Amino acid sequence: MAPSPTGPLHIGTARTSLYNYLFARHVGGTYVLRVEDTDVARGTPEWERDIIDNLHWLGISWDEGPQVAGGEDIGPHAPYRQSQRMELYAGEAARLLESGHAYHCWCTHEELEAVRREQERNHEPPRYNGRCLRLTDADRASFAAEGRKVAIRFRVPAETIRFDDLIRGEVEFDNSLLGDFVVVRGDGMPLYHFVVVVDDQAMAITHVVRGEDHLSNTPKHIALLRALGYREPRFGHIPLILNPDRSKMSKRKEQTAITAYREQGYLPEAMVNFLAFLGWSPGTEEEIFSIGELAERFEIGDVHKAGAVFDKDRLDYLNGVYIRALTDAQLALRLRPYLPAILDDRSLLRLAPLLKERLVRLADATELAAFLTESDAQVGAMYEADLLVPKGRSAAETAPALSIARDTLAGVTEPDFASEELESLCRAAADAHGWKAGDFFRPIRVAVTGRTVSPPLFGSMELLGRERTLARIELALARLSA
RNA sequence: GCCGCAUUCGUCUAGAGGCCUAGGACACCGCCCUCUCAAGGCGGAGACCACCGGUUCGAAUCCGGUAUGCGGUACCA
Repeated sequence: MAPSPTGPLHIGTARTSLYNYLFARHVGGTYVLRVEDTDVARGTPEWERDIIDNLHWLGISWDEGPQVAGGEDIGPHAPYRQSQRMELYAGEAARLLESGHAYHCWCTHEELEAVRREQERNHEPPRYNGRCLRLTDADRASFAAEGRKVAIRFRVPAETIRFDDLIRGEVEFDNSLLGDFVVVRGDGMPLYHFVVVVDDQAMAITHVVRGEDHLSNTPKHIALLRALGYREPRFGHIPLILNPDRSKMSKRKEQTAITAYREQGYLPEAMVNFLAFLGWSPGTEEEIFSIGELAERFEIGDVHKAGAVFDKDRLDYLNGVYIRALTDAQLALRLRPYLPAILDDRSLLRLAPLLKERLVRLADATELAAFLTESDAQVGAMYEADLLVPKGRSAAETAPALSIARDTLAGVTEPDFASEELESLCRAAADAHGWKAGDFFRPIRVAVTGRTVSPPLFGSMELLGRERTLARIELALARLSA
């Protein structure tokens, strides 16, 4: 896998990494991570950190490459950052030049732009016109005297390139349709199509699994690698992840940074399961898999050929499944970052089972548990008095019911102020006064949590404690009679 | 424009000539359960397998063409 640190880890890159990982693990191969940081204008070390950290977070590990952002490269082919391999590229570019497979190009951006416009006007394919291929020594000398920067262009052989894609099967391209492309920029910086081929050879890469957007680039890579006398790896192109309108997934239309999902409390296990099934399926009706189980089952040849729309509803569903599968202790631990520090570990452990079935994302816990740390006054200010009144009842009926509830609860002293005890007493009270339990509980819920939707009432009251519970009901009573 | 890839319920997919009057999951709708919300259970609706033609006794599955979508076509990756 060879991400470019020009942005945070993208959903699509994450899935490509996952497929690479699953493929390598499944066949017992070596998984290499290489950082493609040749785009100095856009790349930054912070993005590299984001990519590596989030790959680790997903549970994806690699055998060679930088294991930690900014850390040491591990593996027999180090370094694994392209910015540190410049001598290699320079040497290989020189070889290309010597063998006549490449030539110097003195064209300026303006000249290139003019040619392109001309071609567009004549409805010709926009490609390099080969001017610098036919330069005289005098031309070269005068360009040099002008102080022009010189780029290196690969001379693309006019031939048909055929390869057997791991996912798509036989694919064929006519390279005579390609223009000669630049391999080293005027400022000496080697370009993607070139370095990727040089590094694949240097790092003994046998299988290249990448996004479908590279399918059309592959004939360039093959031409280049043949000119350099390299052995040809197998290529596999996985389909793109799409926006709901079926265009290539972009941050304009969808949240694409893995970090963003991580922050909202999607579990890495759910993310991996979800991503794996975006374009692949084990062919059975099972759908919950750990990353290890996926590696066992994953066949690169079974990857679907068409693009897949990112279906957030399904991710949400899967995340819920994974959250519910957590033990209370595990959930409490994962909930820590989303809840106020004043809630101690013991409270979290007691809170976990109340929230477990209600969480789509861990971050949802913040709102669901807010009533625990809000002040009594804050909670009291959250609702209008009529919110206390159940449907079909009046405020005049609700006030006495709530005061019965208050008296009932007040009768329980602290060590016994626990969920089951409270529930049975309240149910009995409701019954005794001719109220349906649900209606009777409504004003209590609103009084105690400030909301009509809350975690289970009696567990909530237990966590809140006797004093605060009663204070809040008292407040509600005052609101009702006002 | 040119080149390439793709096309099964709204979405992710199963399907590799008869097992398909096309299966599952998410989402949606209804019912049940129920202290709210969820979760769970049961059920429903939803795909003329893009279209046209061919091969075959028989095609979602094989072959052509068309359409549509996407990708590539940079001194970005």
